Amino acid sequence: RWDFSGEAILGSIPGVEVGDKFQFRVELYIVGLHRHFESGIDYMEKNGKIIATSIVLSGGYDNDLYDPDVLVYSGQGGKSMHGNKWTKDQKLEGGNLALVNSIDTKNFVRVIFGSKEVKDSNSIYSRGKKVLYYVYNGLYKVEYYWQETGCSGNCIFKFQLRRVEGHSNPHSVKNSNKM
Amino acid sequence: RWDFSGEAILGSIPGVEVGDKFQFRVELYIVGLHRHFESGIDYMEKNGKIIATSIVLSGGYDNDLYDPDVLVYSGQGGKSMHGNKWTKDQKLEGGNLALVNSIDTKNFVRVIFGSKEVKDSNSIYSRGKKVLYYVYNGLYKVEYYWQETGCSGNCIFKFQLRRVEGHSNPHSVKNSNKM
DNA sequence: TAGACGTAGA
DNA sequence: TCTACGTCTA
Repeated sequence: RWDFSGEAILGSIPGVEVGDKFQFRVELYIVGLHRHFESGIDYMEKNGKIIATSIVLSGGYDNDLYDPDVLVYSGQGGKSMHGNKWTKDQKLEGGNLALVNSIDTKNFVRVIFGSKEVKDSNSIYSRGKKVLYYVYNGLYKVEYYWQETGCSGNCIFKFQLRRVEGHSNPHSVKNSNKM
Repeated sequence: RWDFSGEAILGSIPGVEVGDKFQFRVELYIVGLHRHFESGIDYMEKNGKIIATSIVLSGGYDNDLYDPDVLVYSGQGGKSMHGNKWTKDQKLEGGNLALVNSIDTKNFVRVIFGSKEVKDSNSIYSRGKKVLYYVYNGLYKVEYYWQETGCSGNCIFKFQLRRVEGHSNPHSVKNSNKM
């Protein structure tokens, strides 16, 4: 029951519907939505190259939402310890490389949003906010990517993803082989 | 359902029996056995001072088991970043202070063991071991504590706990008010 | 071994 | 803000 032995699933997860909420990252892991505890990009190998299977937007990076069906996701890495600032270049490896490859393969990518709510401001610390739950937001495809330059002249990758038309309900794509 | 709002429980948790297994620390949190994700000592305030409610032994510290009913638990803190070595003094605060106070109050302390199993040694890394699950081990009382001196001349607290006689089964102490 | 959009509490 | 016996993957 607890044995997921590294098998990644591409596309929708049987039994998980768009809008389903989860309290902890570990729950995303258990149901198979996202097999990482912290990393925002999950990926698998397919035909000799890695492709993205799911991403989590938790607010730790700079992600824009222009349109309900379009999102811009920042690549991972480039943070320097202490200050948690982006001073180093992001590299085209791991999750970033997987997202780039997914542009060509046009595969489905599961998207999970971290929903925040303002906590009571009794806190003596400035944060005052907290991720309360994660919401499965359905299937997207990576359209294209570009590079931006951060304040320290560092390289940041940006990926534009668009929701798959008519596939908001994961059941409609179950057992889909195309990608 | 997910709202535990900081309420700590002293003694056994209804529905949780000795020997129950859990995969992740977050599960201990959810059922109420131990309300911390990483810290090994949970505690609450009682009559103006803090007392320990539960401890987790995960193997990260030096804990001895002389006798099935007696265990020695190391205090927390004193680790220096990088190397994860004990070079600094542990302080009589937080969880350590709570355990000391529990000697006087003689309150029940829930004990959870992390059980390890050897993983397949395919790993290129030296570890080869992994905590597979946590086991609820029943109720204990803190008998006494002492200080030891580490390699760097640093102070380490040690606590001896003894299993509560006849209380291996938590149901027999449910609703107990004595502590 | 080191890094990763983790978490809560003090 | 920082610490805490976290967890996994590469």
